[in-house]
Amino acid sequence: MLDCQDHEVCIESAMREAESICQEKGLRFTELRREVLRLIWLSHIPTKAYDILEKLKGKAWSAKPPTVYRALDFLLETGLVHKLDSINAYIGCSHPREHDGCYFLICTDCNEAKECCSPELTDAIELAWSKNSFRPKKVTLEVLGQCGQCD
Amino acid sequence: MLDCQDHEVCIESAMREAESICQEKGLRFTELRREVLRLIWLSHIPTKAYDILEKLKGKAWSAKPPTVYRALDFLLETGLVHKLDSINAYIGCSHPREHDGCYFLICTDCNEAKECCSPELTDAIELAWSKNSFRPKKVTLEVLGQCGQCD
DNA sequence: TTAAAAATTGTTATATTATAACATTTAAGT
DNA sequence: ACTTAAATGTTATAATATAACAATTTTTAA
Repeated sequence: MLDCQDHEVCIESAMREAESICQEKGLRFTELRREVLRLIWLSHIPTKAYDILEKLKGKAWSAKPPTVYRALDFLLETGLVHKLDSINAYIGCSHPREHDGCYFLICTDCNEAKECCSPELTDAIELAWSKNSFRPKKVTLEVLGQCGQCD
Repeated sequence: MLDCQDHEVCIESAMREAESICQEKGLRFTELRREVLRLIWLSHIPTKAYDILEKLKGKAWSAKPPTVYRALDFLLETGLVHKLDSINAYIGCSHPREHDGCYFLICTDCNEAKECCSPELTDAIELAWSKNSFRPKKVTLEVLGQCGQCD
């Protein structure tokens, strides 16, 4: 699915950006939160909470479900991670400084997900809800299907 | 949220349409499936699977989780019901003969959900994914926020 | 019309996803 | 250093969903 050439670079850049965002916002980017974010970034395939849990256990953490869900809550609130509701899985945000107005293409063959932005789309949605005098707080837009590689 | 005047009429028309769709498609619209659909249509607030379960139990069914989920599977496949992934709840489809290309406005105050259609939106999505050479199978578009009444 | 096949429902058990509640530890502010 | 707040540990359980197999009902077709 993806145009990522060297995924190590991908991970490191995401981690660096997370560091600096937390620094700027005065948030505590603890070892645990760092590790969870890194585990999520290990691939472009969205990760299940309990898979993170298993991986953490292999890393000297006494991890239990709340361990993971709390870290996830932090990462979600900070905008470093997205939850994909249609598959109950989590994926790193690819541009956490502009975290909103995105949607996701999720390949049901290779399981990778790609975060996309589209002004036209955002505008169309904006128009649609204004017609309904609706004040949006959170938009979920996820497309399940086959990506170019798997087609 | 809604412009539905007499909800009895709303329910009855949905049930009639469901009957005729099943008839046309040669599907078996059993008592159980009928009852589950009716329970979902009881309000414009999306229903939780386990709420359906409780209501069924009050109606002489020996209902257990699979009872409900199987009926839901049928109704989802037939296009009579939508699942709202962002809140894990189910809502009747308001125009099951053209079941796709819709999105949902979900009010976090009154909890009602409204199914909407927007050609511009569908077009914008279509354009976006074609740019990514992606072959969509299912689109999830849900907007959480405040409706006009609750604003 | 009746036996075989298919679909539906019943039933038991369990998998998956997520949170509540309270104790302990670690970090921050004074 | 002391206090407070934030983060993590721990135990238990809630909420959502499916697997597997048995019994029943409906349909098909011999």
